[in-house]
Amino acid sequence: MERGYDATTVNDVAEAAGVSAMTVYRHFATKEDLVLYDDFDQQAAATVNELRADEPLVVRIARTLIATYDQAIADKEFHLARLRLMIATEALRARHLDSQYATQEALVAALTAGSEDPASEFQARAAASACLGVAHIALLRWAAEDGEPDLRRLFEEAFTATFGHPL
Amino acid sequence: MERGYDATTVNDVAEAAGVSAMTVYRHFATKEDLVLYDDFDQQAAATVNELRADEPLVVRIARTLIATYDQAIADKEFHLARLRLMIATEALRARHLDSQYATQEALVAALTAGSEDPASEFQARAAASACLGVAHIALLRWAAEDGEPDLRRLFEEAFTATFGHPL
DNA sequence: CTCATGATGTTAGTATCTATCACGTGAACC
DNA sequence: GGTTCACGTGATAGATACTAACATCATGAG
Repeated sequence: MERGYDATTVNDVAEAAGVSAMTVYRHFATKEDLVLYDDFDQQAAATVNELRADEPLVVRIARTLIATYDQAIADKEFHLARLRLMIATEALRARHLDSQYATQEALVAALTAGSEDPASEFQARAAASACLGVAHIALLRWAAEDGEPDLRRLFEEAFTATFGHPL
Repeated sequence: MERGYDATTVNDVAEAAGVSAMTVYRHFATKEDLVLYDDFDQQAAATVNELRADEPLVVRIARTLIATYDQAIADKEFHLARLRLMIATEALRARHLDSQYATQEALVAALTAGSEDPASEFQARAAASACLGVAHIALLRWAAEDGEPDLRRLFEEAFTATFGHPL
């Protein structure tokens, strides 16, 4: 937060942690993982199947993401700082988007468990991708406004505007 | 395509091109740009305002993306190979998603030009993000099936499943 | 107490990317 | 026709992320 991501070397991190750089790489595959590690995708996958299955896919996925975000941002200041870092740093932004891809796949796997229908898997993937896109926009706005608005309301506003019906 | 992205060094590329590695870096900011360069975002931004404005945002954006893809994949074999490389390589995947982010911003800028309303900008951003997510899924499926299905039909199927109404 | 196992350190190396200075070619201008 | 200037290119040195291989140390089981 003080010096920015690029200006902080892995050696700096290792020194601050009192270990060698090699030890850092043993615990984190890449420098980006130092910032980006979370178990968001596992949480989301665990949540999505607890919901009633009689609502549209996008609604179920959206509810899942809201619930998961609510848990994730319990430590608000930390997650705000992390988001700011991610937004400001190209490498982190790109990797974060790729981790959203992992979340998407976890959601799809949970939603289509047991079924082998490629068409429904395709549709679940599209719905998850769209919802994650909307959720991402809400998160960015939340960070841009310093965490002041209610994240859930931002998400609902974005969802309603995109899908044409309330969540 | 022969050796994979990671196994091909910038020096290899420079040698094949008959120039020094330094010259490669003068023309492409990063190794990823050697693969990912395109003017997709500019094309999309130029197209989105040619459409009638009386349809929902997501429909206008979706039509824009379809039109832009149709142009972009004119050289089908090339774009298939490029997509396969992008899907298989984590660094390329991540960067490509970040470039989608650039496309999204270009779309939002074109759609909200002149207006200064932060709420409508927020909604345009959400709609663009959702549509790009859906489009990305269609593209991945298209590549997975070796470009055999019609990309437009894949996109329409994903769109209809996600938004609950046909394009 | 011994020893095996796992975590850590050291060293050497590769690859991406940057900064800096030098060189050569071609075009504009006198 | 000659000079100069801009620009593309090259060579070198260097920072940093990451990997591989081997050495070392601590901890806990037997």
